[in-house]
Amino acid sequence: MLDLKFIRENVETVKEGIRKKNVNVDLDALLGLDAQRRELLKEVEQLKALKNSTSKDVGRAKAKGEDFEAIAAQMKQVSQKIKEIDQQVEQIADNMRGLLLRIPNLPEKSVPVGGEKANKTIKEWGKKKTFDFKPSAHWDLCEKLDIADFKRAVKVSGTGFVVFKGQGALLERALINFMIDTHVRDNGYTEIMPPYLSNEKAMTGTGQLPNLKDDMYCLKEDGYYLIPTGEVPVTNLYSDEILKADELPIYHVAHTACFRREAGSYGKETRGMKRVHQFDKVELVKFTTAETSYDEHEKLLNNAEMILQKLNLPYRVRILASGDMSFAAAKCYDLEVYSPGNDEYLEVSSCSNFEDFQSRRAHIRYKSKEGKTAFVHTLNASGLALPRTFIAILENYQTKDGKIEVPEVLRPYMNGLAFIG
RNA sequence: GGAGAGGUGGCCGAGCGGCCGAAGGCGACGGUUUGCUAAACCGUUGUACGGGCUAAUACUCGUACCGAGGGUUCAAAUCCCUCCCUCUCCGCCA
Repeated sequence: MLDLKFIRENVETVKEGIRKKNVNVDLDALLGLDAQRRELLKEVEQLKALKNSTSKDVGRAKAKGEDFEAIAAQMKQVSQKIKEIDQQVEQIADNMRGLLLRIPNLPEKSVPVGGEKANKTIKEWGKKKTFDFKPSAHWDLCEKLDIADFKRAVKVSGTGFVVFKGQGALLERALINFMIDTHVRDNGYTEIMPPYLSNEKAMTGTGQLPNLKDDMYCLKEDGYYLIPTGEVPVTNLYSDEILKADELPIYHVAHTACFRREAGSYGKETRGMKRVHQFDKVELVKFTTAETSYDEHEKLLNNAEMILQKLNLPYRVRILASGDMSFAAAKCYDLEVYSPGNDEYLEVSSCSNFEDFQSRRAHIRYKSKEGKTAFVHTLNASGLALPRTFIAILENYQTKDGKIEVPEVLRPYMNGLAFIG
């Protein structure tokens, strides 16, 4: 959420930012309501001032035993009028909130302007492996090795789900533990195990609601949403809190399942586990001051990259253009791992700086050394999303005889297993 | 699921119709003292919104906020209703 005062004072900047973000919102409607609200406020606050001072007079008159009936009757009318205007103000404020929550964060200066085509590769790491045979796609490997079952998943759930089995389940588990251990031991993160159901307030805090409502699974009876990412519970951990300056920066890492309806994406990437309704993810979340958030953003990216480097998987880093970034992000890098089965790059992490966009929604503040309270900056990155990392390992580490070589760093997590199959 | 207790400022905690933005304490900040630290003492210390004046987030005026929403009243932290949350006990349960 942007600061209303900032919007009022920087209308053109905000409009330009919204345009760059490729979002449609009616800023003028918001500004109109804002002006209207302030007019009414002026009026009603004068009436309230009158009411307050007169009520004190009445109290004094009563104490002295003087007559106050006439004034009291008059004030009753004033109170009635105040109630009416208050209702109008509330109505307008409500509409404003609705609009305000739909205004995206503005892109940071260094972000390239444009849509998806304007995304730029800024780094490539590792060499694409060469094979003396035709590498298979992960769905074929899964089936042959009997390590993941898509068909049976349909029976228990539906399309877009996967069942891991045997050494596949072991690999999944090993990856999770390897990632968490790396971030805790090498990168200084504190592990969190949060709930997978969160309430509407939390979902609004990080910006999933109201815009992405259709992408979320909702438990209407209880008012819960299944989290689409660990970002939601972990970021909202500190909602409505004032942190101390010396507590920052806070680094958290969390493994969670993630649930996404993927509404409207049927027919796209439906084969295999590239896009499923439930998947695991190890998420990194940071809380920082405004001064350090962009340095922390670079470090965060390095932390996520470290996982791919240790797994020795070739990847590239892309800086997302203004129109391709998520609603809440000010700047975002995507990490894409190379996968030879279909000769493609797969997004395994989005590394975003939200500045104070989420913290203003979720009300996460800190008290600086000078005693000022300010909104923290929040950042997050996947470190990493599991299914696509799983795919990349199968497709990059497959051998001619149909096995999967286990990356060195994972073997301790898999009881020393060197080959799957 | 049943019964009870409670939700007040950064924290603890008093207040139970007007003089309450709210005692007292803790913490934090500034100062005095001090070889340094500590202690002691003095002072300061909420947020949001709107207006005025501005270089100004400085100053000033007003309004709102004592879990949330509604009601009673000239006047509500204080009385009434609804909801939410926390705690304790009982039941059920992985």
